[in-house]
Amino acid sequence: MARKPSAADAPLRLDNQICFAVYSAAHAFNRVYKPLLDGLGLTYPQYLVMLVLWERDDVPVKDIGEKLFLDSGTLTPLLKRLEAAHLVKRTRSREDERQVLISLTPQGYSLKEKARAVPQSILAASDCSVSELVAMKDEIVALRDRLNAVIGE
Amino acid sequence: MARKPSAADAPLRLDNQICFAVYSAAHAFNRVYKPLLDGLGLTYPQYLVMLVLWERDDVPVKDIGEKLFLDSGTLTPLLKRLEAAHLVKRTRSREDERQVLISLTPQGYSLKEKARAVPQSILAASDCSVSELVAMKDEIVALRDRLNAVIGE
DNA sequence: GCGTATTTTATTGCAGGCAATTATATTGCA
DNA sequence: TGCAATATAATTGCCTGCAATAAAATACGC
Repeated sequence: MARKPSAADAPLRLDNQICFAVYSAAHAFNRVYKPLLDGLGLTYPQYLVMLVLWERDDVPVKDIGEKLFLDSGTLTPLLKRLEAAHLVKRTRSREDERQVLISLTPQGYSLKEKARAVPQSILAASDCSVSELVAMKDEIVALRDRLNAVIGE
Repeated sequence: MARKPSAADAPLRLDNQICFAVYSAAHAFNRVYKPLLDGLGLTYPQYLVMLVLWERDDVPVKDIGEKLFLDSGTLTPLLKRLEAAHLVKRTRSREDERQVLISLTPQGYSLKEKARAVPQSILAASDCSVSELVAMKDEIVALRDRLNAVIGE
């Protein structure tokens, strides 16, 4: 039995799963980003952290984690690598000694200029209009937020 | 400078990046799947491999890799873990000794029945109509394929 | 003000991902 | 046939992710 494709199996077929679409698209993005980010000396998650810091400097680890949906188990070693690369500084907050504030070094800040070329390369690789991408992004974010809402239950 | 939000910075803003939407949605999916897959004794990538095998058994590692966009560096240890869990068997092909064929054990095959509950739980968590999900999935797959096409250049 | 609960970060251990390399088998071509 | 090119897995090393736990600081309740 179960030799021929059966309608009952449709929900389990790989190509019918939106999760796999998202999973494989994330890896495809990563592969497109890699050569671009190699030029900046960053991995993709490190690039995300830099994006956060370029928007607002001197941020506690927790805030970065909330924006990126990552915890300290991921961020602590990643931030130490960024510090070793002289892109950020990690300093205990004086008001609240539990917090570690992440701030950009001059090199970290100036890397922003080099990074400006990245989004346009990605746009080109997407081979798609900006408005379509924005619409997709909004849909995916909405789905993500609904999924995250379920987790918190 | 660059204290106030600037229009020139828009392309670098985290919330404007579709890649981050996809990246964070993938992690959200993973977190929703985790408790469901714990009951099957699988991780999410292991579940993907099982989906492939439930569609077609006795598959070389390379074919699994092509379907999932993963290489042997990821699959070899993963498949060894599935073998240790008695869900698959790994055997060298006799026609072509380079290939390792992956086949389901009876336990691996029967796990499919338990897995049928998973997609409907995911659908519920997505809180979204099937037709909307299918439309999104198709868009994301199309984007993924365009990105992968660029990589091959 | 004291002791407990909570918050924040760090650490450990395990499972992906992937680049680079290696080992072995097969193919193809002179 | 013999040798180089190619194909397939496996291995190594590094960087995520995340659960579980620990450690330290702060907040809270009495």
